[in-house]
Amino acid sequence: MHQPEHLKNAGLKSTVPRLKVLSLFESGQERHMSAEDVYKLLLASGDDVGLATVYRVLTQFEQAGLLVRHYFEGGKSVFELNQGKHHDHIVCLQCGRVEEFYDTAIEARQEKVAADRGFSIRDHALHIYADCTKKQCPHKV
Amino acid sequence: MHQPEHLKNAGLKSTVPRLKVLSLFESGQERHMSAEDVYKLLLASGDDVGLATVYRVLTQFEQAGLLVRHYFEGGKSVFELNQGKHHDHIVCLQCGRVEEFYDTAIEARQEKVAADRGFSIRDHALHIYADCTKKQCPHKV
DNA sequence: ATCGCAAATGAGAACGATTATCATTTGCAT
DNA sequence: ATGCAAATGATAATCGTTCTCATTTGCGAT
Ligand SMILES: [Mn+2]
Ligand SMILES: [Mn+2]
Ligand SMILES: [Zn+2]
Ligand SMILES: [Zn+2]
Repeated sequence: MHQPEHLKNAGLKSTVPRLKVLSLFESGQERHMSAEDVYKLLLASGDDVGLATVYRVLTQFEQAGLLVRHYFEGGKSVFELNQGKHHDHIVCLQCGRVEEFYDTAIEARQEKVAADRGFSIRDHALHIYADCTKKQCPHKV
Repeated sequence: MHQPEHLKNAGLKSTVPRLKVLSLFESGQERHMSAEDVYKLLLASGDDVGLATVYRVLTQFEQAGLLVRHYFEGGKSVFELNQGKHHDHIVCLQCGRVEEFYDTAIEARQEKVAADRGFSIRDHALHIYADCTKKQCPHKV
């Protein structure tokens, strides 16, 4: 096991709830999860962690740089493991599937747009909402 | 006055609250406003409209295509007059100022990214969060 | 102008996501 | 094993938004 190290390095002491949340993300079974998603998946697997703790831990992990938070439409934040490389998202309006992409041209153009207007970019979010045209889309999971 | 026509054309009957909300947006004093912003500005100008009505009217105007809704970070939706041409936003993290832009290259690249992955775009939102480097930024209004 | 009535309004309750409170438990350095 | 700051979890509180429902209003037909 190496999770305890991750937490230590992040300056967080290694507690049971934190280890459970972290390994859920590291399990890879679901890459983008809301607090509610995490809470329910943990309950389902027999590990019960308080909902308040889930929220707290997700925020701490975000601050520690272990997770990245996204604000998609629909109100609830979604988290994913921080794998170091920035990327943007396409969300399927039919099935909710989230696909990741990174486009150098778009990234470069954003810098130019900002610079031209006297801004220095801190962060950005590009969310494309679309319909899968492929059969892989279960249209309403 | 031409607001009543706008409402008629949108299939909405011309009521006092709807006219007040519409003319607030048309006054141009503030381009991007949340429901709370609208509610408070109307109260401040002596026109009292119920908060529930403000929410209802904003949603109806959005559906009618009179307003466009944006989901910036921070939870609350923001509305602006629909001037027909799509654009994206740069938000200053210091003063909250919102600047608009439209970049053909970015728009085109998004289409390509989506098409390459078998998606057909319905909508998208590109939010750049940045700091104004110019003096015009009041750094905390 | 008056009527009639469906549509709209507004006060307040309800809601869903998130945060705050605080008594109890736990990790961990000694 | 002990002590204690830090973390947890049940619950209350908060925030933005939507719902409910009794009252009011816009407006087409008289
Ligand atoms: Mn992602
Ligand atoms: Mn705008
Ligand atoms: Zn799909
Ligand atoms: Zn600024």
